[in-house]
Amino acid sequence: MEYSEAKQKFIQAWGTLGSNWGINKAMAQIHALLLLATEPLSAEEIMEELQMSRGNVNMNLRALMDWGIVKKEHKVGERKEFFTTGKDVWDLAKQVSKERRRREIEPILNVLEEVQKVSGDNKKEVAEFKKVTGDLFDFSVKVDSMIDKFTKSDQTWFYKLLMKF
Amino acid sequence: MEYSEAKQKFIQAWGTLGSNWGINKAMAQIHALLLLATEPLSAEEIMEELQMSRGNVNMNLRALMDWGIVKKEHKVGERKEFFTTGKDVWDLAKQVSKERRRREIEPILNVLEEVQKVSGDNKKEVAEFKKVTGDLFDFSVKVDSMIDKFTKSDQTWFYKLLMKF
DNA sequence: CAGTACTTTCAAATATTATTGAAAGTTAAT
DNA sequence: ATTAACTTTCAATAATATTTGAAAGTACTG
Repeated sequence: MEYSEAKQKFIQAWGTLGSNWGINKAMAQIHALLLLATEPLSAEEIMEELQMSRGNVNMNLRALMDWGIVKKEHKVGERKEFFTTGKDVWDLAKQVSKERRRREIEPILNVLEEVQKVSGDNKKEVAEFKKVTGDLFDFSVKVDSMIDKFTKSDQTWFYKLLMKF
Repeated sequence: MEYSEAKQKFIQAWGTLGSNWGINKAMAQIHALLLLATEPLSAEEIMEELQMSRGNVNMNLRALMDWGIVKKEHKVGERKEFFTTGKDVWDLAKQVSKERRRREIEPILNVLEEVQKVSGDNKKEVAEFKKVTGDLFDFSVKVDSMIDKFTKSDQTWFYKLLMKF
């Protein structure tokens, strides 16, 4: 397989995977491109390679920086900005987990906690409600703590985890 | 807090969480409603409670059945169909993990494996490409095997896992 | 078999989300 | 202070995804 074909295929697949996971396609594709790059890329180069508008590239680069997975760089003597992403898959997974935890698990924990305050245990529906939301809360707390451990761990942690079974 | 308010809040939140995870809002809300129900619900009742069209309820119920998390039931003497969902959070998590593994991890593994066949190791870009996609592949295989273990485990597995740290 | 009580389908309408591109903003050099 | 090189913003547009509702399909009942 030709390099250019493989590259396209990978960028495409990464974009699709991203969409499945609530990350927009352009964002995932820019990230894929940076993952493959052997040196920092400018917005211009990204526009060119992915055939995207300047605005789109700019917005998604900012989103990637918000997620903490892309960094700006400056080259000496160059005025424009260049972008890079870390190549360590473990770091990437940790960073993404950390952000999703903050953005998604925390809000649901808050809701689950709040709705537990419902009144009227005597009614069958309310009892069921408390049971279900309580179970979900307990589960979410456990997932949350697991992710927390993961994001603070090193690579070997996960290996060890797998060994255990 | 009133029961009806808490219920609304929970259904709403579950819908939002679903959207974040690539599950459409209606599907997640129907699931939430079934989670709270103390007895099987008919399509009619779901339409009524969630203010959704018949077609939408029908399609999303089918999707939930495809995911293996909602079941049809028949009441004696009743002609229409009723629906239920399991109330065990662990089973639910396992089922969802299993389906997402099949639908999402497997395809990406295939792509990563395929693009590894790129030719021309001598070039810097190709070397980088192989390294990055190879690392992603290794990582994905590990995640895959972890999920596989999870979906085959019982509740205590996760507890034990948490204890280890 | 005809009628009734339901479920399913799907093309069209609506809502949501992503993308563009041109104008406004910023910064650095002269 | 002006210009040039670049970045950011955002209203308009395009693309995508969801929802509707009415018609078609199915199957039970008498």
